[in-house]
Amino acid sequence: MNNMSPPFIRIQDQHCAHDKRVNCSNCRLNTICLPISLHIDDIDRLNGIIQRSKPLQKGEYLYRASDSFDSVFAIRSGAVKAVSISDKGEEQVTGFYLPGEVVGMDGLADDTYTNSVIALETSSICEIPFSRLEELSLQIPSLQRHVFQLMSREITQEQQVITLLSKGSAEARIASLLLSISARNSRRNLSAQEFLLPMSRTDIGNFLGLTIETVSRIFTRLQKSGIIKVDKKEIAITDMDALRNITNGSDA
Amino acid sequence: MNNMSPPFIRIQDQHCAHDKRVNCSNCRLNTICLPISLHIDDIDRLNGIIQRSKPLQKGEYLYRASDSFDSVFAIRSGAVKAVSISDKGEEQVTGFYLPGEVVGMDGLADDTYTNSVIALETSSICEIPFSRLEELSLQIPSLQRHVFQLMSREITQEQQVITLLSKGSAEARIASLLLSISARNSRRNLSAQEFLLPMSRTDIGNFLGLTIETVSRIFTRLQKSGIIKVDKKEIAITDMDALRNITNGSDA
DNA sequence: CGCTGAATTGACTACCCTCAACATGAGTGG
DNA sequence: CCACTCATGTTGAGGGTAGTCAATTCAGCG
Repeated sequence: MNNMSPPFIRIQDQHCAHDKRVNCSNCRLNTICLPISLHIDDIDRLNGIIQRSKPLQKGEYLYRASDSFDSVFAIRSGAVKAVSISDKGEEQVTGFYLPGEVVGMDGLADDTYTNSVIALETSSICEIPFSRLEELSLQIPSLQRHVFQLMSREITQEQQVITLLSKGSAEARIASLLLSISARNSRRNLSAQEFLLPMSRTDIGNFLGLTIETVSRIFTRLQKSGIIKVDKKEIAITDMDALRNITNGSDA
Repeated sequence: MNNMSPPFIRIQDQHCAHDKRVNCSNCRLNTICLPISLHIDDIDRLNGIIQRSKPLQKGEYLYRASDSFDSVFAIRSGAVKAVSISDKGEEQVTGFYLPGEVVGMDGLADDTYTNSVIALETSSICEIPFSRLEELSLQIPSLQRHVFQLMSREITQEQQVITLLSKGSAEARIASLLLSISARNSRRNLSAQEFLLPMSRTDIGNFLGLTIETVSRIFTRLQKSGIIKVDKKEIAITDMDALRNITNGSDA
């Protein structure tokens, strides 16, 4: 327990997640990531199977659809998008994954990834070989449960997206996405009001089933209403309640 | 093992899945349901934890959102829909579940169901207490994997729905739903061409993000094009390829 | 400096929603 | 047996939201 006042702390020891010496025990994200509420010993065992490689640059693939499934991946820093390719050859963004979140569980069903995952910015990733995770889950009941819960959470979140796409107006879709990112930021003790969007307008539109023109128009409209401030990828939510009202349908 | 050649077999012993003596070993669905590819002994152990209760009547709830999570459920006969209630109070159908499929995994994330599940017609259900399933999964590695895969499949299927809602026209949405039901029927060795829709137009529209008027119009339009025949809930697909083309975008 | 890709803004269009009338069938009670 | 209601589904007319097409701006970069 000597992590209090160590003699020399370089900035990257605190902030740069690319450091190979990072492990689950000292990771800032261990309260929201896979290790959540595991015992210390079990965290070490989990840490033992995790592989950390050099960071992904923007645009690089973490894996591709139809690659054989080996691992799930925890985002340590940066951000990625998951995209699936339709029969028609069109890309569909199926989700964005931020630090502390786990991606790759789509591959388990048929031992083949159904999505490709692409870095939206320079991103450090923890690779978790799934066969090892399975073995460990047999030995650590609470880990098994964590994995179940992780997948269940993915299911419920996707159901929320389905609801959004099925019922929500363009404004509601954008508002929901902003609130989602805001909430996920505050989980990491970042500002819920101000943040940088890691993804392009194209990605947002693709994910939400809107054209980029519509995305752009909605952003300016929300800004003119005084609900948010937009400057490129910088977002500042100035009226959180108004934004929430939009997601619930303006006539609520 | 005296379940071979019993002296009297009434019709419902063969067809009526409500019979309490049904078990996983003799269930017609055991090649597509949870027991898939388990060893015989393990199937018996799985069967040992499954509870079968009297069938649900149309409109009855299997469970309700915010009920505490105890079990997942395999549909043995009939059909159910899962619906979530938005903040606004509106229902959103998040999925339909047919025989051999498992519902309830949304509840695991927070130990509370996020959806309500309602019978679309008289349905027999196998209840699988999740704590028992967890224990058993620790002992039977292939079962653990099955449960992981089951949840993964739910994830990938929902991603397909997201793609559909994000990109698909009203026609494409209806076509995809019909093809999905067709494929799931043929997995159960039922006709892929002719079947009964278990759900109402309202449910279809709700699920697909369309009004019931649009659903109705699309059905008649597809019928006039000679692609399907519709009579109430009876569907006959007469041109499977044309239907597939619609899902891929008509300009493919 | 011009090039490229991303984003913004405008004008027009189309698809689907809204509102409304009508049809059909099941269940109920006279 | 028929009239009644109610739920469900079909069809039509008109309007609104978001898509399409196009021009412009801007930042990054060789």
